[in-house]
Amino acid sequence: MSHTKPATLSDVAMLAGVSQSAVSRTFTPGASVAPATRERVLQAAAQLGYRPNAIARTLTTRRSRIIGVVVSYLQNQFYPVVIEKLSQALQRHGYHVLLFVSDGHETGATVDDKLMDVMQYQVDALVLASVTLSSAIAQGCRAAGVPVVLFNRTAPIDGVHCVSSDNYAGGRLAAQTLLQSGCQRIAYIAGLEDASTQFEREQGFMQQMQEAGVKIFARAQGRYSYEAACEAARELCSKDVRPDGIFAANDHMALAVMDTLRSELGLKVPQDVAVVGFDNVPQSAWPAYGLTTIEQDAEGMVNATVDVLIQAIESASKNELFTSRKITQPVRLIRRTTVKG
Amino acid sequence: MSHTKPATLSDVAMLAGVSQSAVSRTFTPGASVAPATRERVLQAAAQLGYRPNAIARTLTTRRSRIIGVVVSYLQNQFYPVVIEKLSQALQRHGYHVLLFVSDGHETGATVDDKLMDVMQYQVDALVLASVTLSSAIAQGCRAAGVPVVLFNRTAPIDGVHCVSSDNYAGGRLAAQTLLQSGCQRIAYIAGLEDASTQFEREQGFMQQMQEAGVKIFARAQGRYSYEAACEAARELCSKDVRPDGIFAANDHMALAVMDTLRSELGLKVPQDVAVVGFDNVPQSAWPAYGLTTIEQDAEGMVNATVDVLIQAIESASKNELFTSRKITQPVRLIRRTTVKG
DNA sequence: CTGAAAGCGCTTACAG
DNA sequence: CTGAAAGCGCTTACAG
Repeated sequence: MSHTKPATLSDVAMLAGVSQSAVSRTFTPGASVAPATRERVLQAAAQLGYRPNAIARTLTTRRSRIIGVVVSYLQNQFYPVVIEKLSQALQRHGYHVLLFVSDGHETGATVDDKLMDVMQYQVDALVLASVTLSSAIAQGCRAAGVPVVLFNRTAPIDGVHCVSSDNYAGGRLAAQTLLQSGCQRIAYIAGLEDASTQFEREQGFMQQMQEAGVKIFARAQGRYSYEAACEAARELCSKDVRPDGIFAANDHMALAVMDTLRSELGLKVPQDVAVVGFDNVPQSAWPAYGLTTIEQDAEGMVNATVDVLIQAIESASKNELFTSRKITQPVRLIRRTTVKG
Repeated sequence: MSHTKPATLSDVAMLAGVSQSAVSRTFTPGASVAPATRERVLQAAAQLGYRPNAIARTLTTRRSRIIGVVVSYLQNQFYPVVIEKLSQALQRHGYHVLLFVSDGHETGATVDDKLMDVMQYQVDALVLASVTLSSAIAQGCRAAGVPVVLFNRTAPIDGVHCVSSDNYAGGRLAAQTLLQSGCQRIAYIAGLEDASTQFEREQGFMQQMQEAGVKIFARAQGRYSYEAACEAARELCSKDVRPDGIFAANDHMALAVMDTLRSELGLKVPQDVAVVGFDNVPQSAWPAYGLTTIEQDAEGMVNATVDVLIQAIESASKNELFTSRKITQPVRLIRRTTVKG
């Protein structure tokens, strides 16, 4: 199965009877080439089926137009949605996505290794979706002039951009929703304890509860996992006196809670227990759940990410200063059927 | 934010007082370097924080260790699962994933454009998950010596590898399951009409029906989409005489069907209508659905893909012949609660 | 085992 | 507007 080597710039130059520079210029938008020259080049290129080699270009320009994206947990539908939107937005801007999925159980060290691995591909920037970054690596990226944006995570690391939702406000909204519906014994199912989203949502939630003068009834760990959330629901609701309202730190867990409540414990939602989630993943809208939830504006977050990315890349290539952005998108309540009223 | 340029091979060589070749060799597994030399190089490298530039290496070796992956529809959980497994398997083999998500509504021409775009990054191979390939592009890849494997799709294109499930057997199994449970009026909800999976599943299904001597009660189009499947369910089940069993060509549609049946039409599954899906996505196991389905062995498909990929890349780089593989993984019935008995 | 040199396919000052 | 030349960071025969 012998294959012919693809045509190169110099093949085209030769055929067209011009210099390499001329060919390069006709493929560089905005470069100055005489119409006649351009014409001959284009023709020769077409004839040879020439395609510029992006790798070679990267080597000389030091811009790969590749963005490294690392993501951790695709079970939670929020991430596939984000990846889809992000990759499409990036494609529209002429960038490509080098994808890494870390399995979530990895230690910081292995994630670091993988990141260094990606860095070898001279990515123009890094976006880390729900992955925390060791400050060592953050340093490394900074030193190498590679912008990094944390997506759906915040971290007080200098030089690292963050885009996330207003988790705090979301937490408040959740508490408010449950409170207003008349719930008396409100429980919280926490996400991964070291995630900023978990922390902020809980903070907002607790703050609102406190202002309403009601104490939290119980707290359980769901670690943002379906199974752990089922277990949490069991733990919370199999006692004599159980919560009548649950705020789960994300939809993925909220769905697990509903499944467990209804099919395992024979409880009705919202009659016996009200449930509020966070994210508004597609399944929340499915009739089997009809989950009342706090929506994260995935589209808005993605757009903000792309904006920051592009600005940061521009600045970095000009070796300019670009102070790190911390962007927060608003959230809103999507009222469906899992809370009374 | 001035950043220092990363150290290069020649920086290391200089510091270590050896030639570039020596440095290159110490970073090439299996190359011959004297222990003492290697030691000095390693030390110098560590001191400078040297990381080989994968892009430069690609340019000389003509192997990027990048695999282009294009996928179309992340709503269907089957794909996130596949991406996760595939990217992890590839990472274990030292490959990286350049991801493209086509929005599914694209015409063949735009997909082709994007593929040419990926090709410019000198990917070592291409895997297309549920995306069909124009034979023009297939030709192009072949000419360029880039192996391509179609994942979960088959196509009679010479030189293109395919890995998919035994959709035909799966279709038969689905019919058999419905038939054995006593269904009399069995309907089929089709996937995208031009997908090989759709065709094969229907073929198997019809064949089994025919052998049992029962005619299909109805057929509707679901196009592998949640919304279209809801519509199909409505169309099928809002008449006076409706099906008592439905085979949906994938789980994503089966879940939509169940949602519509239960919450919109007030029907019970499986008492009023039995449902069988295809894929065994994670949600099928969730208690809200408990969907009886034909499982695709995602893990097995991914492993097969990686195997073929690696063999094909080896052969291609040696300019050897490697006949195109058509691999079919077995499927099995996962019996849950949506079919009686 | 080691080094000098050529080359991978492009871009980019620099002259003209 | 155009071309010759150097260079991006690596690898790989080829001599030694």
